[in-house]
Amino acid sequence: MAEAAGKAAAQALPRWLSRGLADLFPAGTADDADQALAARLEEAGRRGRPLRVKLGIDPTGSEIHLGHSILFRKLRAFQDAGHTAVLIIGDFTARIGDPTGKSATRVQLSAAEVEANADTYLVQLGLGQDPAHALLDFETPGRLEVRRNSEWLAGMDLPAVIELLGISTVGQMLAKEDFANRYGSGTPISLHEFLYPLLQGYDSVQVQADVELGGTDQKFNVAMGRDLQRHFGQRPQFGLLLPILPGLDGVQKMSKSLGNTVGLREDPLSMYSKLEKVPDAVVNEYLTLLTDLDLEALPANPRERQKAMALAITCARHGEAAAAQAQSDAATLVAGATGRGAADAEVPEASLAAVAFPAKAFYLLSAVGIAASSSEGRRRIQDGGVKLDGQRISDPNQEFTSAAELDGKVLQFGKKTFRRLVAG
RNA sequence: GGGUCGGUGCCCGAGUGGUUAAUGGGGGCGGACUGUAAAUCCGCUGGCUCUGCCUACGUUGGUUCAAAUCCAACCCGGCCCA
Repeated sequence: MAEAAGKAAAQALPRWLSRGLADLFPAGTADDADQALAARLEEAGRRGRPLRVKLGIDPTGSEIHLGHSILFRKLRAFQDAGHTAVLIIGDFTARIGDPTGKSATRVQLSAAEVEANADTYLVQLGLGQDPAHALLDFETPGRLEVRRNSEWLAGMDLPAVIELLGISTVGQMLAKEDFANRYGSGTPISLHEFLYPLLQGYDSVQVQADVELGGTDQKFNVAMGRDLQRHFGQRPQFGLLLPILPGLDGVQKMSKSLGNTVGLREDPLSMYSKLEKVPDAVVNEYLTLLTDLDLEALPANPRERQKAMALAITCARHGEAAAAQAQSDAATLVAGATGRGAADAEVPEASLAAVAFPAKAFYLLSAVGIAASSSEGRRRIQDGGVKLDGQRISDPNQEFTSAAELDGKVLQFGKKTFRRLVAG
């Protein structure tokens, strides 16, 4: 019966909130403001006190990609509904370094690096921008709080840490899938890793969160937040989990280290052309999580849906005009791959400034930054995957004598990468 | 701290003195095909303006004409014991 009650509660949730939800807990009695989010929302409205919706991010990198953005989109939806987004920058935890995955020894980030990352994050999220075109609303008073967890974690003394450690048990920690797998397979787990869920949960205590957003992989940590809040005499938060977005390969999660991402700051053309190639199997997921389109209203043809999805997402980031341009440019480029026409499209430029002439073809590819190495350039040419203005280059040693000879031409590397060469 | 096993290329994993830049698989990339996809087939997968040279098998030394392969010390990890 608990499930039925949960369903009822879910049904009472507004669409902006229920769209794309993977999990919501607790999902108890529908009219209990501690057990059902719908009731809590109603209570908030009645008392005129907006909910505090927590989302934590670790500023360990500098690029935000679409996979991250689904959480921010949901956070924004809360803002638009009048609630307070509490964005926690995990500057303290980032500085210690999240020890997930043992082979890649994490570089310990300095405080300055973390700060720099945090700044670029905030800019990408919309700091100082018109909320109409930004991911988050930084402007409307009362809609956003940005907090850094070093604020309360950096100065914590040992007794306080021990108190935290006492709230959970080894058994609980080892029940977490992540730890269980690693323990089972003999992969090392450092003790301080046990501290992470606790510290993140403590963030919830410090900001008195009513709701915490997270990916489904965060369930353990979000639940830990509830335990800690209860321990410290607070009303436990609701956990609202969103799916992990599959990457461009359609299989693994979108993650920078897997190289299957679309960055928020990417230019319209590369954003559009990456998205329109996403595997059919995940197109609906992209539509649900990254757009507000009505899936029912879209054409059934899978190719049309891909395009609609790519266009909508590009549009949200770059505006209607740029998105439409990207769509037509992408089409032109594809035409250019078989015949010609690539020369007319808007293609990212690559400078010839760093190239020493005379330049052999394979060297040119790496000097211009299109191939990772000149050896790779040589291989791709031998594979037949390199074209200049639609014409295949077949000899890796083909020599170009001056920048003027190449200025303005479009270099194609593989099927997706195009660069317009520019002298100087 | 003691015992024991182990650390190989993006990942997994062969290789125990010499045509070994290192078998195989995965992943990735390129080509054909296609819907720009999937499936399938073929090829590539350390670096260098490259008919050759350089750097690589945890680290540092050593033995040898020659080492990923033998020796020593060190670092890191698993398991068992404390």
